[in-house]
Amino acid sequence: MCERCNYAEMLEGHGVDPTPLRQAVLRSIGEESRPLAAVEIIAAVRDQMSINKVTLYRILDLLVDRGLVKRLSAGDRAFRYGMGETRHHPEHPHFVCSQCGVMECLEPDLLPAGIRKFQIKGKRIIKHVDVRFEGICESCLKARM
Amino acid sequence: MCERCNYAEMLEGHGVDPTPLRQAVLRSIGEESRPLAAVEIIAAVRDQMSINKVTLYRILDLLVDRGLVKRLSAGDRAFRYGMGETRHHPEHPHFVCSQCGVMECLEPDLLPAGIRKFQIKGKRIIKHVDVRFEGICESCLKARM
DNA sequence: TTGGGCTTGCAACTCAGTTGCATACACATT
DNA sequence: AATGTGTATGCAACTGAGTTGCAAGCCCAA
Repeated sequence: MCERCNYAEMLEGHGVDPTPLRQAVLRSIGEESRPLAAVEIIAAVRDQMSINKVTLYRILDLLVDRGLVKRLSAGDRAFRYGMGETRHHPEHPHFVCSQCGVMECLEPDLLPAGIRKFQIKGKRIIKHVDVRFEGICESCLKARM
Repeated sequence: MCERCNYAEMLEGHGVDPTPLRQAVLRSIGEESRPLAAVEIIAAVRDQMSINKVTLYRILDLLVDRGLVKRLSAGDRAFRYGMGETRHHPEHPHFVCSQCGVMECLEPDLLPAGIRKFQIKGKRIIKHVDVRFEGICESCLKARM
């Protein structure tokens, strides 16, 4: 997402030892404009260094736990991992192509106004809201013609 | 959801042969106020008759395909299955408890006004929008005290 | 009664992620 | 240098949810 991010600094700022693998995982996620599945992250990291899938999942757990990364559900059985919220990356809804399964980020203003102002509703506590649009992505549309 | 539903009729109305297992699956889903995971449906059906899990998944695929049932993602790795939209069951958002994982249906008016009026945005076609609230459910809240 | 099509069952498989345990490396203490 | 403690990583095996391949049972038509 942002070329100028210093991933080592981000990790340290969240109390995480910036090992090469953790930097590579966070960079792979941060340099993409869309949330990635674990299999895509592992492929991206392996372009540069070797990593075991268990290590990847443990790094992802850690980053999600620290809020650096967000675990997103795409409506299929594999989670997607995208950058957590910061000044440069405000909350936004996502789009999932029901044909090819790709997940894309949408503009934050597509989040219906006021949707963040949910309160205790009845006797539940509501903490987050997740808005996911589904349809056909641009490249699948092109491929149909 | 509704005691007065005639599940055999609903199946026939959607061009599906109303076998005992299909009726039992649809009834299990229809009589609950919240969407169920496959493991809960299989348990409910097995209170009355024997069913194999492959058969259950095939029936669920069929019912989802015919629009009688909606496949919902709860943010974990197991889908939930709830009744499809009808006059009695209008579209509504869902709530997922991040502690116990239960999924509940929320009031339709919690769907932000106008969220259904999404259009072709950029070069994508958007067909559906899925709104999922997350937090702590009533019974988990009680258990904390 | 033969054949085709639908429904169900069983075993084995897939896929994404997890667990248990071992190894490796870093840094501190003796 | 030797030892210990903690964290990071790897490998093999496992889990849970769902899928595939194939066979058996059943019904109705020709």
